[in-house]
This record gives sequence, C-alpha cells and structure tokens, in this order.
Amino acid sequence: MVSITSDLIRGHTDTIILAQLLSKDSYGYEINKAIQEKTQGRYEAKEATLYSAFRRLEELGMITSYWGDETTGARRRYYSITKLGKAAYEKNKEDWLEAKELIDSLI
Amino acid sequence: MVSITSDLIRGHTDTIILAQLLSKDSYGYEINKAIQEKTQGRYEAKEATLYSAFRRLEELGMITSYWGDETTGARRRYYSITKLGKAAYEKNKEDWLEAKELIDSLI
DNA sequence: ATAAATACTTTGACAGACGAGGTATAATTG
DNA sequence: CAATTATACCTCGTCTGTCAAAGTATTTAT
Repeated sequence: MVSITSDLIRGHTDTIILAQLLSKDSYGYEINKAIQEKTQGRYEAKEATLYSAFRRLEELGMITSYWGDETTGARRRYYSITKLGKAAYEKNKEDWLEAKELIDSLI
Repeated sequence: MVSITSDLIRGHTDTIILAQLLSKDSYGYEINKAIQEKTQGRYEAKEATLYSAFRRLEELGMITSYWGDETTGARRRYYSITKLGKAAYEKNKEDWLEAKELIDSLI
C-alpha cells in the first residue's frame, strides 16, 4: 500500500478507531473503509490488526459492541464508544501532539 | 518519565540514532544524553532499546562501530553512520512527514 | 455459474521495546 | 578512605501490537 511502515502508525490504531466512533457507532468494515477514504487510499488497517484492537478496546471498557439488525447482507458487529473511551481519545490526542513535537525535535 | 507511551516513539528509534550520528560519531551514553537534552528531559531511550538498535543498525550496514582510545574512564564504543545509513535517514524522515499527515487526518 | 464484494473471526509468528540483571572504571562526597 | 554516584557497555527473557494466512457466511455483479 504505502511505504509507511506499520511501526510508524503503531500505537495509533486504538486512537484512530476511537476517533471514528466519536461521530457515530460503526462496524469494522465501515471503519476500515472510512480510514482509506480519509487518507485517500494511502493507508488501510489490516483486518487482523483492526479486530484485535476491537477486542482490546472492549476489554478495556473503551467501546461496547452489539450485533446490527440487518435483515439483508452479512451480519455486522457495531461498536460504540464509552465515556472511558472518549477520555482515552482525548488523552491519546494530547499524547500525540507531544510525541509529534518530541520526534520533530529529534530527527 | 513522560506519559508518552513507547509505542508512539516505536519505529523512530533507528531514525533518532541516525540523526544523532549525522553531525559526528558518538557512543551510546552520549547519544542518550543528547536525546534527553534535545527534549528537555521529556524523553530518554531505554538502554536495552538503544543497544539493541545499535546491533540492528550495524547488521543492516547503516552504522559501523569502533572502540574509542580513551586512556581514562570507561571504554566507549563509537558509532559512525554509513552512506546507507544516511540514505535510510532521509527516507525515514520523509516517511515521518507522511505518517504525521496521515495520523493527523485520522485522529 | 462464478467471481467479487461485504463482513467477521482465529491462530500463530515476528519484531521492537524494555525490565532486570550484570560487568567495569572513574569521580565525588561524607 | 569508604561508599556512593556517574560513566559506559552488555545480555536475557518477556511483553505487546501487528499481521499473514486461513476460514466462515452472505449478497451482488458478471
């Protein structure tokens, strides 16, 4: 896809997912599509990465999930961000701003 | 030290080291001090991280090393950046600029 | 009919970060 | 002068996030 190695994005997966869920509940496939669109196809999350992140975030109480009531098409597991998740998002965003400065001053 | 989780810096260790070696040959301890100074103490590399990065970079041919000829004090292993290392540094820096944009557009 | 798209899941391997521990010398400090 | 701190390097083993590979199931397009 891109030359951007995964280690540069590593650690942001959770925040990216939380960011997507701020505006509305969503499901894995849609979230991944949104990521691709937002980055004009320059980046996409790997499925396994995404779903393991969902599991982790749910265990941490940052998101909750429920099955959609689609009568047609494949079933969808929707995710919803929690209060805790929103707080984590804000914290992560601040950390990102700081990390950005740190890295910029080092390279 | 800081709240910045290691995963946010992960993947930048190599580039940070290479950046330090651009101006002059240096050794582990000094490089780590320089990192702390450049970030006003907000970040320091863990020793184990640093030395495993040195090993990796040397295996990849991005740096070479030699023992300093100190007659006093602890012995120092100096590192020198290679042509390959310089090229990698430039590439990594570009990748960082792109990654920064990507992440900013996603969170 | 077949392929492609939608949608989710599990397993196992890998790589980078790092805690914990170790070695050795020189300088400082009480 | 003994003890501590600073300088300087190294190894081992563990942890965590990423991801390739493989699988299941449905719907739409060719």
